[in-house]
Amino acid sequence: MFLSTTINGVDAKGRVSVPADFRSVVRGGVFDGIIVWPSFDGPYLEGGGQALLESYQRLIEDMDPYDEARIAFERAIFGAAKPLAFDANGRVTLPKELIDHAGLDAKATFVGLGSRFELWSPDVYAEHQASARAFARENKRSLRLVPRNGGGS
Amino acid sequence: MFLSTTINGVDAKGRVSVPADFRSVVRGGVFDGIIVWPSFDGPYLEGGGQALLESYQRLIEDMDPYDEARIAFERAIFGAAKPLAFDANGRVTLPKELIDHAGLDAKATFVGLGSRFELWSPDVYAEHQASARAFARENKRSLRLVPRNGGGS
DNA sequence: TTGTTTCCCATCTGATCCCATGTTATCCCA
DNA sequence: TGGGATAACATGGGATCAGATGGGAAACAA
Repeated sequence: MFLSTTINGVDAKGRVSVPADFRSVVRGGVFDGIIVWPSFDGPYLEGGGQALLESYQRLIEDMDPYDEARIAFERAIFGAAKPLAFDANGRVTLPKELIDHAGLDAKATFVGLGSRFELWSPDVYAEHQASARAFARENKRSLRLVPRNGGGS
Repeated sequence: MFLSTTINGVDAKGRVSVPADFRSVVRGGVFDGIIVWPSFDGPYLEGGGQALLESYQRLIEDMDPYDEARIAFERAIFGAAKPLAFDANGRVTLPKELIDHAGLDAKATFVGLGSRFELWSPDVYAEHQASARAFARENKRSLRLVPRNGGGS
């Protein structure tokens, strides 16, 4: 499970250390690294291990082949996703287009969200985090109101 | 079950002994430790074992993937949750941001709440207890109505 | 060649591990 | 039932190690 928030440095080469906790989540798969793509919902990146992408693929395969939404998701996620391999020290090199999308400068914020994580510019994230906490506080009851409908699916 | 209230010391390194009763609750899982995050509802911390977080994850996964409330909860809980492993003596090290959020100094109050627990600064907790008792006294008539509305689960 | 990317090594900081010690609760036996 | 022995728990400090980071050399592409 990806948990917690970590701010790590991005050097001049675009390298950033992936938090050790996150590395241990994806370790063991065939691809030793993470897969990252620009969010279509805001100026941040989304990422996860290969298993996450495979679960997305299963979801999308259930949609009609020429469903507009399916094509849009395929392009937005698979088309833009970059596999980033770890180097010997657990770092990855972020391509320029990802750095630009998230507006990253010298620092990057990793946000663990359970099955996936996000990558933000630290100051941009600070704003969003404050509003997320406020929203969660105002809607805290709704977390209880969603008791399982039957578990699966 | 997390039960009872315990005050333990927080040393200069941010280490605090987790009450032995609490340790035995989470022992046996894959992760030998507790997971703690800042409450978005006040100056205290919430915590539990990995099983608690997984139950939260199941609740959240029943919401729509891009539901605003879902993302807010994910960021407010998973994004802020820190896995804290026990050392050989049953202590965990609290990161600075958690210490700051709860205003912890030399002591911390563990409050067992069944499936989860809370961590307070002892004096803040005493104050909170006092005002909670006062509130209950002033509203004792309406307390009867609460079970009808919110008693669910 | 020139610029870019990948790989490797060095360093520093902070977290984790380990050992020692005090204190309290529990157990056992007189 | 009381007192002493013992074990469990809580705490403090120092040493060790892993993680994060910076720079440079080598491989590669243009």
